[in-house]
This record gives sequence, structure tokens and C-alpha cells, in this order.
Amino acid sequence: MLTRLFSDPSLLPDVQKYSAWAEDSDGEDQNIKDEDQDAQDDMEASDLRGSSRTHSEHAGDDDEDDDAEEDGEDGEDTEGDRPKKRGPKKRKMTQARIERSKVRRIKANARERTRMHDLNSALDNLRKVVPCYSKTQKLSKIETLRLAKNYIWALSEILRSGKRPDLVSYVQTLCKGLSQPTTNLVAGCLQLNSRNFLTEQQCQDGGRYSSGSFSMHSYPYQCARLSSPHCQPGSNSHPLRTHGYCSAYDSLYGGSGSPEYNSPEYEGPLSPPLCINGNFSLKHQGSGSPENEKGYHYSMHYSGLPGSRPAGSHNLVFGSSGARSGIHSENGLPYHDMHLHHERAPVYDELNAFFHN
DNA sequence: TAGGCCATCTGGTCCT
DNA sequence: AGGACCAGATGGCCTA
Repeated sequence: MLTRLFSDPSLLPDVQKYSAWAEDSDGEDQNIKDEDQDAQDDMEASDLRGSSRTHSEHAGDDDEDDDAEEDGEDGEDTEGDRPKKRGPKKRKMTQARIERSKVRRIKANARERTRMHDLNSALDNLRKVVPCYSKTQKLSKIETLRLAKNYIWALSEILRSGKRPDLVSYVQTLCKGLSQPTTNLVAGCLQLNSRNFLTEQQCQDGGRYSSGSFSMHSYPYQCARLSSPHCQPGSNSHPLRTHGYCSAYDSLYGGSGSPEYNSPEYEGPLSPPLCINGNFSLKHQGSGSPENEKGYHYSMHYSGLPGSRPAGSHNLVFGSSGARSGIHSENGLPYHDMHLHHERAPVYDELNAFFHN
């Protein structure tokens, strides 16, 4: 059974596909590689367990044709002493059908694994474009999704209002609905660069951006790769730095125009650089790939967030005076009605005009 | 040790 | 029949 299973051309693609997927991860760090290898080992061991069960149950049947119907003793082996079930009579489970069913199950398991791996890989990509990314201490899946939602929310609100948010409001928005540890983490990450955040000097970047408007480049991926000296673990005594964490603001200001943008580890922009005065900044490295343009496209057509309102308040641990929940500065994000009445038309008209010129 | 997170298996459902 | 998707169950790993 086992040999038949893996010599079956219909099964091999799944196994090979998974192996190829695991090998594709060689470029990643060793941890991920090890995890992949472990996963592959687990997968093979698991499937082998299933196969070995089949093998033991059907020892001596290797020469049997899969399509052969055995009306003799089939059913007796598989039913065992289980009580008979009521309901419609099921088709007799012949040995061949049992075999096919198990093969189907193994194939389905392989597909499910690859599906989940794809999902996880997409989640990893998402981790790289939200603030506060670390390879060594990843955000959990649920926290990544929550943070991403808040991030989109915050950016869209900045876009809509054209106002410069204060750090506290920004962090509060990002941390809505996050667990306390993640809240502390994000807050810590962003607070590290509060001075940068509040400094408009670095926003000007050679006159490209007006000093009167709040400009923000989002390069979390650069930060994610820890290519900036600001983001190197150990380059700062802060515990978050030592964990490899770095906020979007590190790259936002500290890394702008630096050679690190061309780091070979950089896989390419996953989100468009953004200037929050209502225009997208075209200052981005790499080629203007369709992916990038797609990103702009999505941004332009963003039409609001689901009506769900983040639940729960947060007790941010950083010591800003305005960090208390519910306290907003004049320029703060209007959380309380963020999703209620968006006057987006002027902003998006401007964006459309910008991109269709 | 409890709890959180995760990967995997599994059976069900829906669709092609 | 088979694939995609989903949710529940399970066991492993890690951390407070």
C-alpha cells in the first residue's frame, strides 16, 4: 500500500509540491527552515502513520486491483465490534473502496496543509507591512489581523482628514482591540521614535514634502528586514530593540533616502509609500511593478471600514500624558466617529486626479 | 502547571 | 468524484 501510494502519479504531485514548498523556504532564516523541515517531517510521519495503518490492515492485498470488488469478507474487518448504525444503508466498503478512501484522505490532508501554508505565508506578508514587525517574535495570527485592521483604519483616517495625528492618538488607534502584551509592544515600538514622529524636519526630505502637511512614509518592510541601523538588534538598549522590533517610524524618517533601502534582503514594497497630505508619495524604491500599482489602486478605492467598532479600551503603558483612553488632542484621530460619516469624496477625487494625470 | 498559540488531521458542506 | 473551505479535535511547544 505504501509503495503504491507514493508511486501513484496522482499522489506524487501533492507530495512533491509540499517538498518544493519546503525547499522554497531555504532562502528564509534558519528558524523558518527548521520549522518547515519539522513540518515536512511531521507530515511525512503522519501520512506514513496513516499509510502504515493501511498497510497493516491490508497486508497481502498489494496485488489486488483497486477496482476489484470483494463481496466476501469485506466489512467484517473494518466494522469490528462497533454497534450497527441506523439510517440509510451505506454502500459496502470493499477493500478497494477503503483504500481509495484513505488515499483521498491523504491527498486531502496534503491539500489542507498547503492551503494552510499559503494562508500562513500571506499572513507573514501581512506581518511585514504592519507596524512593529519582528522575525524572532512574531505577532500571533489574530493580533496581526487586528493590528492590520487598525493600521488601515489609522492611515485611511489620516488620509481622509489630512491632519497630522499625535503619537498617542495614533498608537491608541493601532492598539484598539489588541491584547495587552501586543498593545504594550506596539506602543513601545512607536514611542521609541516619538521624537521623529513629532518632528516635521524629517518630513521635508529635500523639499519633496511640504512642511505644513503631515507626511509619512510607510516602509515597515525595510524595518522588517532590520536593515536599517536604527533597527539592528542591539543597536539600542531598549528591550524591544534587542528583540529585533522596530516601528514603522524608524524607517519612516530615520531610513528615508538611506542606502539600506537597497538592501538585498528587501523583497520589494508591499504597501505604497504614503504622504498623508492627501497625495501618495512616488518616492519608492524598486520597479513600479503591477503589484505596487495594484496597491495604489486598492488605496484609491478604499471606501471605508466595516461598521464594526473596535471593542475595549486600552491602558497604554507608555507614560505620555495623553495616553489615557478617551483623551484626544486637537489633531488627534476622531476615533469615536471614524466609521460613521466619512467625507471622503474630496480626498479621493484628489487622489484620482493625481493618478490619472 | 495552566493557558495561549500553532500545525495537523478529520469530517462535513458546497460547488464544479 | 474531487477540490475548496470550514470548524472541531488533538497534541506539541512555549511562557508566565
